[in-house]
Amino acid sequence: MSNSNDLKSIDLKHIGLKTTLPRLKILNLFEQSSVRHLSAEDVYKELLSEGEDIGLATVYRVLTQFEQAGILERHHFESGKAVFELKSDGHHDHLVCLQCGRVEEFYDPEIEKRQTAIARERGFKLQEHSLSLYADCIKPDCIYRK
Amino acid sequence: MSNSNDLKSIDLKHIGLKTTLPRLKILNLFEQSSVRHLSAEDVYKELLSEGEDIGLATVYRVLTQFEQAGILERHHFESGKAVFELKSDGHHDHLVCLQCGRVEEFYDPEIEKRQTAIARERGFKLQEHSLSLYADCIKPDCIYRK
DNA sequence: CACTATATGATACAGTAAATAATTTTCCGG
DNA sequence: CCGGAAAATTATTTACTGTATCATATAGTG
Repeated sequence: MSNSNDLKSIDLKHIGLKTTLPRLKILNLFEQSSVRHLSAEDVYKELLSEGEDIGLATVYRVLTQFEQAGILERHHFESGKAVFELKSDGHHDHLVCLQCGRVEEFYDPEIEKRQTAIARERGFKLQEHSLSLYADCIKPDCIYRK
Repeated sequence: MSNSNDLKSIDLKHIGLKTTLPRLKILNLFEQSSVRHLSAEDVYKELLSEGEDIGLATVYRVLTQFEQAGILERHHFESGKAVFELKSDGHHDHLVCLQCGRVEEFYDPEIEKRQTAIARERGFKLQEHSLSLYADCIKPDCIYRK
């Protein structure tokens, strides 16, 4: 039976990318990490702390390649720098906690429908959208609160 | 009766900012321009082309001050650089044309309601949000198409 | 009108991201 | 399993947005 490393190699080859250590390490990081949303700098630092000697330029390049290949999604939250996450099958939007920066995901069919309708009413065909909610946790015992 | 210049001066004084030429020129640009959404670079170049010798640092500083004073809103579309617009009374979201970059505004009560509800259901109090639609114009005679 | 606090503008700096060029690695056929 | 073309990596440079610094200039008060 194939192990997970084999599967990753297949993934990369199938999208026209050679199987290299930096690519495997970066992909593995997204698959293993408990934090779904990572910036290029996050990835770079995490690799360094694991003892991997991978250049920052490579991180940026690989993240962009993975995005173009449909493996990762790139988001611009208010911070100004891009964060990446593994692309899941279903689309979702984001709720960002203003207390701790934690990101939750949600999907609302009603909002999706309205978006398509709004674009159509104005003579446009919707291609994509970006929706992020910024909110404060109201649970007094929120374990994430700083 | 006060003319528009007087009004602007009052606006600035009331928010604790001295009435200076750069501030008046930048405010005037947003009030007069047919394009509602301008980046710092847009503002700088427009001022230059009008023969105003205002430094780029001043443009950035004044835009940030105006944002903090509630005169301007700052948006981060996908381009990576911030754009500013005069803050209108009512909130609205944005539809960005992928053909020409033109920005249309819209407001949808249903979407607004759902956003608040989604946050509340998850134990959050919604503070703000960012919604941008990216779409292609489907009017064959679109005058904006590049 | 003079004085003090604030604003400006030139420049340097910081951070993210992309381009370049030399070196190294992958992986295919033999 | 080996040689080599094609592609990827690395270090470095470069580009661009935005912020910080600081000497000079200006606004607004008394």
